[in-house]
Amino acid sequence: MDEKGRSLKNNNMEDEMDLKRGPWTAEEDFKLINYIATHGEGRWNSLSRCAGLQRTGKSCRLRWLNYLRPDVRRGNITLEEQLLILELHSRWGNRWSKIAQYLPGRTDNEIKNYWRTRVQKHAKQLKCDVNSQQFKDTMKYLWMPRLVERIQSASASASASASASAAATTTTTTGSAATSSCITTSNNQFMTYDYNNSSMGQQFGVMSNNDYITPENSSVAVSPVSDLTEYYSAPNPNPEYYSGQVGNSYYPDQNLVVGPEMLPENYFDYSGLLEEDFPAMQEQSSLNWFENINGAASSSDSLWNIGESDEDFWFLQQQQQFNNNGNF
DNA sequence: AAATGTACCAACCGCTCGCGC
DNA sequence: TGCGCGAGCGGTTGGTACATT
Repeated sequence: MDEKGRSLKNNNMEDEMDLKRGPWTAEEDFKLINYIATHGEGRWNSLSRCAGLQRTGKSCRLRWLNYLRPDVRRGNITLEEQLLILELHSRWGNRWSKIAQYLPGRTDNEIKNYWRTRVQKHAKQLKCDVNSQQFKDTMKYLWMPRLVERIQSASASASASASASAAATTTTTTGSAATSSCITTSNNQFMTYDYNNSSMGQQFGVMSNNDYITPENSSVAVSPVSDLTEYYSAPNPNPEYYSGQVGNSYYPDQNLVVGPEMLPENYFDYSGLLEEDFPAMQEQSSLNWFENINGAASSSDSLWNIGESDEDFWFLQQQQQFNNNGNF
């Protein structure tokens, strides 16, 4: 039996059972949350049965990973996240889960949706294929530098009003040979963007306290950061959840709103689970650099809201010129 | 106010991979 | 070695909210 045959067999087995589909109810969510809080995740098919859910294991897994997990991050994709998605996608393509590993709290589904609804839409507007070299160049030489500028300006205005507690330091060097930027956060994370080489990921990583970038090992100037551990926000990348902003769920079919106060007491208690149950969180916590920048760069400020100001009009002109000539 | 279009996103589907037997 | 199964990934769909005409 080939892979397709096996798959069909599995699906037929699922079809034979009287399994529920469609939107989840509050009751189902509670069952799933309660069960996982007690027993942990994994073995989704048996989990579904044991939890008394008339759902496929797949459905339970998806519901948990994409919606119910406490570290799921909601809200708009920030400028920093957009930049990271563009960069990582240019490197890995549609490897959504891999990209999601570098965006704490974001799911592969969310990133995929973002890409399809926003990025592909703009490729369509530019009348070019999202995988074409033209579109890739447009991203590389126009949108990504533009994003960096906006992150910087947002960061600068924020640090002006809260200089002492500034969580991110942005330094830009401009020279005849290279123009690059470095967004440095106070939790040892840094991200650089080289306008000429268009390479952010190559220099994206975690710094130790003594591991400052020097002129010898980088063309990018980086400000040393004092007491880098002070603002470290790991392990939970989603503080909003604990403050109750994210825990509210609406079930339209029941006209019911569920807040975090209605969740089981041990919803956030993973004491019964092993650390390796959350490898992604472990890794992501060390890459949680943009959490601190978010205070500076508004999440509602989108790259795609171009065309609303004189500056954006200039940007569109440049973009049109690029599209016509293929260069600047 | 109603009709239509658009954007968003949760959920599903098909497929593949990896592991244990 | 091949099979069965659980798990995960990427593509797609359908429902809903919001915007526009």
